[in-house]
Parts: sequence; C-alpha cells; structure tokens
Amino acid sequence: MEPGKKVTINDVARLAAVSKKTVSRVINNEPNVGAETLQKVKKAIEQLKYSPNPQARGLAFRRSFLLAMVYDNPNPAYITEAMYGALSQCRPNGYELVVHPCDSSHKGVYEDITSFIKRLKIDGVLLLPPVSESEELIDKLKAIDCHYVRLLSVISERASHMIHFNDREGVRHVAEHLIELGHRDIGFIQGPSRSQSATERYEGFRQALEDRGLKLAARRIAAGSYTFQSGLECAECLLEAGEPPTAIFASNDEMAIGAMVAAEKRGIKIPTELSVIGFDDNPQASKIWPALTTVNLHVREMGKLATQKLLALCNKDAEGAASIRSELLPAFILRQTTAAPRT
Amino acid sequence: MEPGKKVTINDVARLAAVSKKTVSRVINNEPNVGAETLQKVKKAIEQLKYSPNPQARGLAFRRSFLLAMVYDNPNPAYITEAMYGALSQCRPNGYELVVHPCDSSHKGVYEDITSFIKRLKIDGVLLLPPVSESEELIDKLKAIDCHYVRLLSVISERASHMIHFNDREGVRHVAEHLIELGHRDIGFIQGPSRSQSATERYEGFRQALEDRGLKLAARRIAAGSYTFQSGLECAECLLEAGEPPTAIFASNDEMAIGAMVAAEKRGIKIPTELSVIGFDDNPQASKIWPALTTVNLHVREMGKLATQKLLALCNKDAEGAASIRSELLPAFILRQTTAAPRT
DNA sequence: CACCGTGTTGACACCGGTGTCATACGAGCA
DNA sequence: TGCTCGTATGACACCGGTGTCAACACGGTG
Repeated sequence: MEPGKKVTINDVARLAAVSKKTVSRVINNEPNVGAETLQKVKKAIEQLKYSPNPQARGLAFRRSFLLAMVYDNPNPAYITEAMYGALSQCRPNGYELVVHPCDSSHKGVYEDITSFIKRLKIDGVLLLPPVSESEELIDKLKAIDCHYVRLLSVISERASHMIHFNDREGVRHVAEHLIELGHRDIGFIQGPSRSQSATERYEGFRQALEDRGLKLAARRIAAGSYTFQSGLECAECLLEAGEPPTAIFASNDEMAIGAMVAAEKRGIKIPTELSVIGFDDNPQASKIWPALTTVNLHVREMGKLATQKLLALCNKDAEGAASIRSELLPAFILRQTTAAPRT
Repeated sequence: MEPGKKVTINDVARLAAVSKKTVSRVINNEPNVGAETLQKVKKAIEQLKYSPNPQARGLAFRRSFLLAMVYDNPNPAYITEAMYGALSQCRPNGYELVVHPCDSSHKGVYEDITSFIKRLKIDGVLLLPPVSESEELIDKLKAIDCHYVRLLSVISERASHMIHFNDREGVRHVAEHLIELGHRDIGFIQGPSRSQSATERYEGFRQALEDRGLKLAARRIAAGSYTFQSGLECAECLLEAGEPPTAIFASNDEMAIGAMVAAEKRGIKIPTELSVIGFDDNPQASKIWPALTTVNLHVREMGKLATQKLLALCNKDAEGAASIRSELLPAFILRQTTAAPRT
C-alpha cells in the first residue's frame, strides 16, 4: 500500500468481514462488540494502518476535535509556553490546537472570536490573559454553547472553568524577600490599570507590605503598561526623587528589565545600589547581567492543566474537570539583582 | 434566529428558491450563474448570516483548508513573528493555521510530521529552520503529495517552494560596519555546525572579511550552539586570549547577549572596550543596555510571503507561487554596542 | 425549420464517518 | 415449549457540503 493511498472505514470492514458500523463501534470503544469480532477488527485496523478521517468524524459527530488558544499578549515566551503545555494534552487525546491571536483593543474582537469558533466548530477554547478577563466574551461564549477554560489572576466562576495564577502569593514572596534584606523604601512599577493581573499584583504587594508594617507611599508608585519602555520611564521617574528607593519591584519582567537599563544609564549599580525584582520569569530574565530575580508562574504547567480541564468539559465530564487542580503556587526565583541596601 | 442555531446550505437554498447546488456555485465563485440568481443567493446568504461548514466542505473537496506551521526552534519570538505573518494571509483566504512544534533530535520526527499531515489532511505546510533544512523530510512530504514552502538560509529547489533568508548579505553588512569602524581583530562565535544558517553566516563572514583583505584567524573562532549559555562561554574563551579581539560578532542575538554578559562580568565596557554584534534582531536585543547592534531578517514578512506561496500552490497556481518574491534583504540595525576600537 | 452550441439549473450520488432502528440469536423463565 | 429479554450485528439514513451529468432555454447558423 503506497503511502499516499487513503484507507477508509470500508476497507477495514471488508478485510475484517464485518459492517462498517461495527468498525465504527470498535474505533469509538462502544460496548456490545463480541470479543472475537473485536480482535478481528483491531487486527484489520493495525494491518491497514487505518486512521479515521477527522473531517468525516467531525461532520457526523458535530464536533471538530479542535481546540483553540485565544490570546492577546505581546509576550512570545508566555504564549509558546502555554502552547507547549496545551499541546502536550491535545496530541495524545486526538485533538489539535488552532492558535488565534487577537487584538483586544479592536472593536469587534469578541464577534471575531465567536465567529471564528462557529466557523470552525471549535470544541473548546483556552483563554489567556488579558482576553480571559472579559466577562463580555465569556457571556458570548456561553451563548454559543462553547466550552472554555480561562487562565486568570483572580478567582472567578466555578473551578472547572478556570486556572488560577496566584499572583498575590507570588507578590508576597517578593515583598518578604525585600523586607528581609532590610529594604524599607521600595518603589513599585504598576501594570496597566485595566488589567486584573496588574491590579492583583499591586494590591497584593501593598497588602504584603502593610502586613509587615510598611506603607507603599504614593510617590513610590509609577504607572507602567507592562512594556519595556514604560518600565524604563517609570524607573527614571522613581530614581529622580530626592531620596530614591533602595529597591524597585516591577509588575513584570519586561518593565523590570527596563528599570535595570534606566539604572545602568544613570550609573546606578545593581544590586549593590539598587535591588530590582520582576515578575513572570520570562526567558530574558536569566539572560542578562546581572540575572533578574523574579517569580515563575509555571505557565506551561498551567496550559497543561487548563487543557485537561477543557478536554474533560468537552467530554461532558464536568465533575472531572472540576477535580483537576486549578492552582499552582508561583515560585520565587532568586537570582542576582537583589542585595541588602547600603547602610 | 438565535445565535446558536446552525444555518445550512439548504436553508439558503430554500430562502433563495434555488437548488443547493446553485448556492454552492455562488459560494465557490463558479461561473455560469445567472446575474439575477446570483443576487438572490447572495442576499439570502447575507440575510441568514450563512457560512459553510468547513468540515463538510473539506470532506467533499478532499481538502481541509488547514495549513500547518512546523518548527523546532527554541526562539519564541521568531516563531510568533512567523506565525503572525502566516496568519495575516490565512484568515482572509479562509484557511486556518495549526501549529506543530516538533523535536528534530527525536528519532521518528519525520514520521510524526507526515502522520500528522495525513491525519488532518493538511493542505500545506510551512517549514521553519532548522527542520526546513532536511531533505529527508522534503522527500517524505513529496511522497505524500503535500504542498510545502521552506524558509531557508541557502537557496535550494525551485523558487516556488522556498523563501530565502539572505544571511550572507546580512553578514556582509556586519563585516563592513566593523571594518569601517577600524576593527581588524574580530572574534567570531559560530552556530551549531549542523545548521545551514550557521554555516552560511560563518562562510559569509569569512568571505566578507577576506574581500576586505582581512583573515578570520582560527583562534578567533569559537563554536557555540545558538544558545545564551554557549555565547557566554565562547566569549569568555575569546576574551581570555593574550590580546583579546576588539570586536565580537556572534551568529545570533542569544549568543551575542551571552557575550555581552561575559564581558560585563569581566568588567569590560561595551562598546568602548569591546564591540559586539548579533544576528536576528530578537526583541531582547533592543531591551538591554547597551542595546545590541544586529541584523533584522524580517521574519514576519517572510512568514507572510511563504504563506502566499503556499496558498498559491494549494490552489494549483505554481506559476503564481513562483512569481511571489522569495527573498527579502536583511536590514542592518545599528544600535549601541559598536564603536571604534581604542587606539 | 431543424440543428447545434452555449449558458443555466437541478437531481442525485458521493465524500467517510456516526445514529437509529430492525433483526437474529441465545439464555432465562413460566 | 413458548415467551421475553439482553446482546451482537448490519441496513440505511444522515451530517453538510461538492462533482457529475442530464435537462432545458435560448440565440445563431445552414
């Protein structure tokens, strides 16, 4: 049999001398197939290297065996990590992954997404932040009866529909580390205010400081937008102050690296003269000098868990989905950008 | 009409009072449809917001309207860039993109890939380096009659099947820039020897230096593997020499950044004491201090062109495919890591 | 006027699977 | 023995589109 030849269910049925419906039963692990018949069919499938046509299957099942990953995130590493996690679950289960980047600042995004889902009959979607934060989108997805799992920084909805990045916990580690080193005057670079994760990180940090009896002064807060450039500018602003802070915590690595560049430009030595901490552990963080201390969110693992949930939902196993772990604690990654403040 | 309801071709046919075959003709822009009928059908489609079921279409057409992007590349930015380029062409043409990362060091990769293609009836694949370099894979793809377009550093095959990254040209710019600044003693960090792009960059650089009467001394060459770590180690090795080079050109940005870190660790100032140049212009390059001078390969544009070709091939338009531009000249990006050597 | 070619349209089979239902069969029970 | 019932199997319609081919209307030609 040449490689290009297509083997259909009929070929298998003929070889096994049964009807194609029986072959179909075997393929889908349906009950009520005689032991002997089962063996015959399995052998025939093996022999012909048969694998069912997903389009025909999809058409008959009213399913596509396609999952989509929807995101609007400028960070390539984040996306690919989540993607690898998702793929690790898709492949073994006969699903494929379609990527769907989108521009959430664009007006008709949500219609775009739903029309995409309807057009391809997507079985389920994985929503990455920040699109995962939109309740409007969730409503639309529910309306078209599409399964979804959200990756989110704050808890919302039932556990079966989300995976929780516990940003607050990660941020607490950061605060405690800085305080233990002896820092009392800490600058904070905030993410975009419309982002839930940014709010979580801000609130978490403020809270963690307060729990230790410190206050995050308003003049030590700069509003960034998760970009390198904004981190650079915010840091410049913070460092210009009469008595600059002895440490800066940026809400993500991009901005933290921007802050490092700002410091270096002014000749401020890291970590001896200024400690810097980021958040996300993007690959860049370990590839600069000094290497950035940060927090790793286990994005790949999250993508994997989310996909497990999604598959459970697609197979109508809502309880199974709910029982899959929905949270992974972030890991504080100590590298070389922190030190005790100079006395 | 509730959003969830599915509209079939029959609904349209009924509304327009024609047969479903005629509707099908309109959808596929087939000739020989009366002007009046055409309008009626178009109106009905509009009115019902009908969009054809891709699975049924695929089944009947023996096509999937799916393209795949196959790659084995650790650089997330590269992948997402190529992906955005590809998507920009997929969407408007009714195609979707399935991503298929793979591990080319794994034994059965090529079987993996071909079985994936057969299973999903993928219409065409986009091959990114380094998997695009394998002639074995190309043979297998031809055997199963699958369209493909390769992104490659060296010219091979007909133009319709490839997009050429002219690494050699980019490297020439680097060499000339360094020479013009006055550097005569230049270190080179090579990529993995089994990679064609690495070989191109090496050959191109050696050649460019020779054309200007300089020789790339063996002791100035260090063998890296395109990773940050290898760049760091190679640079340490080069800088240990009695009279270290006044400039280092690394075959990619990852390694160049490794080299920068190596220099900073030793207290060597960039660019005054050492010039460093990278290759690829990955996003990181502009987000460090000093910002890395490098070469931009226009990956996104390449992904776009490649997809245009692929679509032309899928639509049996081999000439059209060949006529699409297959090469984009790389751009030299001057930033802050180069200066004249100290006299 | 008969004849032919071209343009327009629809009936029907088909793509490759699954759902429904009827049928055949053997076991258990009155 | 006759009946019911559960299991194993297959015939056939169906999912939602497209390909083939025949039918038909129409204008131009000999």
